[in-house]
Amino acid sequence: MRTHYCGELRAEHIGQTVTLCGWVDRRRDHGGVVFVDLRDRHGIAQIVSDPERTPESYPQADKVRSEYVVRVTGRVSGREGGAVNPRLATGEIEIYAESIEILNTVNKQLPFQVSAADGGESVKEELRLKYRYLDLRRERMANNLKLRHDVVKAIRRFLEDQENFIEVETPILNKSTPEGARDFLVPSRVNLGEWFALPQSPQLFKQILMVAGCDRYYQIARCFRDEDLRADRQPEFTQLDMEMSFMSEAEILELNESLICHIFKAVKGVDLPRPFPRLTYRESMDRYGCDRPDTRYGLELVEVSDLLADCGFKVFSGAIASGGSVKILPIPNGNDAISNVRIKPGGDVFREAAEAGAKGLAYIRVREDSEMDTIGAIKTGLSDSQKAEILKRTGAEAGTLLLFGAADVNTVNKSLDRVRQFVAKDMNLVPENQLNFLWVTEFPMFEYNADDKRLEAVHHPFTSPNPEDIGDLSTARAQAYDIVLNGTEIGGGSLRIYQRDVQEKVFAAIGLGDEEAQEKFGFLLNAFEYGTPPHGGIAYGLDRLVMLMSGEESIRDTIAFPKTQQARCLLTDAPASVDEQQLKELEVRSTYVPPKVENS
RNA sequence: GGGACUGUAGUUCAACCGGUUAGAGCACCGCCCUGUCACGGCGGAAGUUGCGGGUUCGAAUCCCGUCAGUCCCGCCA
Repeated sequence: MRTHYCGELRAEHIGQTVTLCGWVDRRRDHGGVVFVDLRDRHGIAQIVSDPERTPESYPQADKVRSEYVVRVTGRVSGREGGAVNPRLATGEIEIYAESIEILNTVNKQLPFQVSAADGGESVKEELRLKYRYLDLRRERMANNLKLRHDVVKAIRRFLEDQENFIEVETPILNKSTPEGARDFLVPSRVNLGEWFALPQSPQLFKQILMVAGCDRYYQIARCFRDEDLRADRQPEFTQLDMEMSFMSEAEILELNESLICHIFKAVKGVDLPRPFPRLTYRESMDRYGCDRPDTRYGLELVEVSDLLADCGFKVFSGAIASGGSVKILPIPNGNDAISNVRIKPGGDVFREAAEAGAKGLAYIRVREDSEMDTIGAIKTGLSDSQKAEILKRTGAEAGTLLLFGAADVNTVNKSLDRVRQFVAKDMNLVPENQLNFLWVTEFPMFEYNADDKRLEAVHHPFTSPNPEDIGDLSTARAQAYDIVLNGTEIGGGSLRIYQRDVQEKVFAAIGLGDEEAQEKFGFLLNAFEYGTPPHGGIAYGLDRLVMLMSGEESIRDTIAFPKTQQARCLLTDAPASVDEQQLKELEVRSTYVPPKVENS
């Protein structure tokens, strides 16, 4: 049907007769000569219908409109001098159309313009999602889909061809498991009254594959979690899921660095510096107040709890006395950049801290000669030696603004982390085009859930505790790691428990009784009785990784057919009601009562 | 479950403090134009101001409710 793609034609094709198929990107009619920009997945080529050279194509060239589907046959011709378009990859040539065949027309007015030539006018996302087929035709989205494909292709080449991984598909129809996110449920018709759950991840199956001697497994796996949506969260999303046997944590991190480097080299042509920096969870929380720090800029936090425990400023000493802490976010040149109004209630910097639970933001402005400009209570409450030590620890120079967080440790970290990120953006401290990967290791095994009054697994309950900490699991570090890119977690994993007795201890620590553990995970525990190799793995959020690589701000722009924040598909209008008969067959009845709409 | 923002022509936006017939760019339609590439010129059509109610002499504008989309908190092992 065609001989070439529009976008691949170059000067070397001059003289050839080619047949192209594609969409009309744009048409320029000069009353005689007509230009048609023809677009396919690979780019745009200019078609010319010239009354002197190709009069036979004029009637059709006159009829075509934007987004018509046409087939063009003609001779590739070089453009002369000023006719060359340097902004087009095919700008040195054009095709004199001997025939233009209209394969299909557009019968309605387009809801938005597909052509990238129309300037970057933003189209409402609601409209883009409803007409997703037109949206995906646009250059930006077509590029995103291609990038995603390139990433997956690079992953497969590396894991399969270089590292001996095999891809194994695991069930979508699964069993509901405790902990974790809310499950999507699927009723079983054959087993009435029983339900499948869609997988939140292939976790258990990949571990069983290790027991099965698979050695190295990966899967581009769809995962489902019935939780509320965000810019970076969809109810169904894709993981690169990996698991491997007989590898230490260090070896797993090493292999994954190679994988990431391979992806960026293959897709972006970028050589990433190795090894990636590694931070323990403890260190990350101390220095950045979060477990996925953006290290493209400084603004590291400084601990001063020990220093200010008995100072005269009650906000500080009080916070420490009740088990909390005081930390400082030093902002070089912050004195000029951030006014007092912005730090006080009503200000934007204050709001960031307040939304994380902070009551306020104490501050010190460091002036010339180490003079400190601050509120009276702090001036009089701190001794000269305390002031001197603050300057020393923060390395503050004239012009530096010191922002204080004083509360329980979590609130201090959370609020200063937010302020840190906010200020970095505000002061333009985030370098573009920099890729800062890092590993965060030694996550805690558990954290206390105050609502349920019990410990919860930070990663998941199959994560192996650090052997050194096995004596007291409640405070144990896990052999778990996250990989972070520019402040976004793109993947996480762990070494797994492969001994039944350790697994039972961990279940006990999170309050999962023997009976329930047997009922929910008996198949895994049983498998552990039959020769389980030491193993571990990792899972990457593919949508997120592609989002960062494409510069998009939502994973919806990396997914061909995403859901809205209300978890609806605007293209198909899913979800939708079903026939009564379908429910009957499943012995399912809805108890849902639609809310009464007033004023109707 | 909660907070915030948005909704006006096909589309992107405008319309001051509530005051004539709700405007503009692009798209669309018609005519003209033989080298453009965001072609150009002239003309035209196009509106339930998301929906429902209220206040008012008068509502795109103010109030209440509702729907949809987006961002965030909760939630997401």
